[in-house]
Amino acid sequence: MAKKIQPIERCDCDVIHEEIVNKVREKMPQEETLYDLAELFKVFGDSTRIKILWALDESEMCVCDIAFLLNMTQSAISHQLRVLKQAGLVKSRREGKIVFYSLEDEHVKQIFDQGLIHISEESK
Amino acid sequence: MAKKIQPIERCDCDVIHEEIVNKVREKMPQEETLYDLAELFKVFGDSTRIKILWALDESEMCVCDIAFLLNMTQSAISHQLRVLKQAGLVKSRREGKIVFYSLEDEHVKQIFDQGLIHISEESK
DNA sequence: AACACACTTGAACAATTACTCATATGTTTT
DNA sequence: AAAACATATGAGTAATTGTTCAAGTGTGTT
Repeated sequence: MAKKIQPIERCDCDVIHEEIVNKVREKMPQEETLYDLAELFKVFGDSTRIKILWALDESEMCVCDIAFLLNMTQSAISHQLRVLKQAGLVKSRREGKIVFYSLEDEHVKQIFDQGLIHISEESK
Repeated sequence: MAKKIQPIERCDCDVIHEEIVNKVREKMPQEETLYDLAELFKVFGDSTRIKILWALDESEMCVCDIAFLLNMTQSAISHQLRVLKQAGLVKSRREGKIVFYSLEDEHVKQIFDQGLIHISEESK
């Protein structure tokens, strides 16, 4: 079912502000970069995943440890770990029956910190 | 319809790793803080909103300018601006018929930058 | 080999979400 | 006052998502 794409009607102020719009358009990053950025933040946009990442920043943990820590089922945690792994945020290591997860890189905490700065600013 | 809450069964390795789990639990931030953090990142987790924020980081713009820039309807942009405003990320200023939007604070770019660092690391 | 354990995975379902469309509000122009 | 313009908003809808449940895989133990 192809969606009808109607061209967006320009309004008067677009014409007036044309210079600004063109300048901004030039400076915008590639469409794909912005999409990837949104995809990354989408991964951070769930409190379960935030908790998992925060926990793994403290210590490598196995799936059932995380499940117990967050009081959730192993299945739910496993699903979320999959999302985090696909996003390149965590890695896993098998030791017999047990699979240990840990953070893939150190940027995670820095992204959190920037978010926390905003939150604390806002509550002033 | 009350959902049946069954306590999460502890597995053997929880008992073994009890120390680690307890240590991590102590260090975890408040439940509410982690929830707020997820809510903030959820706002960044959409490419339309990312584009709007990026555009506003370049220049104050009115709704129809943004709509034209992103080739989307004014209504769609207006809805997203509302989300961004509620998250405390943008502010608005009326000048006659026209409403100009701009970034509320300077952290936005820093959060973007941290995200971009992760993306560029990943593609190595 | 049979079983138990730690984990993964696919389907199903409820909840959320981004957009569209129609309509409403607020401002300026005629 | 009426019309035009810029924006906001509410309802509706298709798509996405987080969890549960049931069944599967891989590893160690008996």
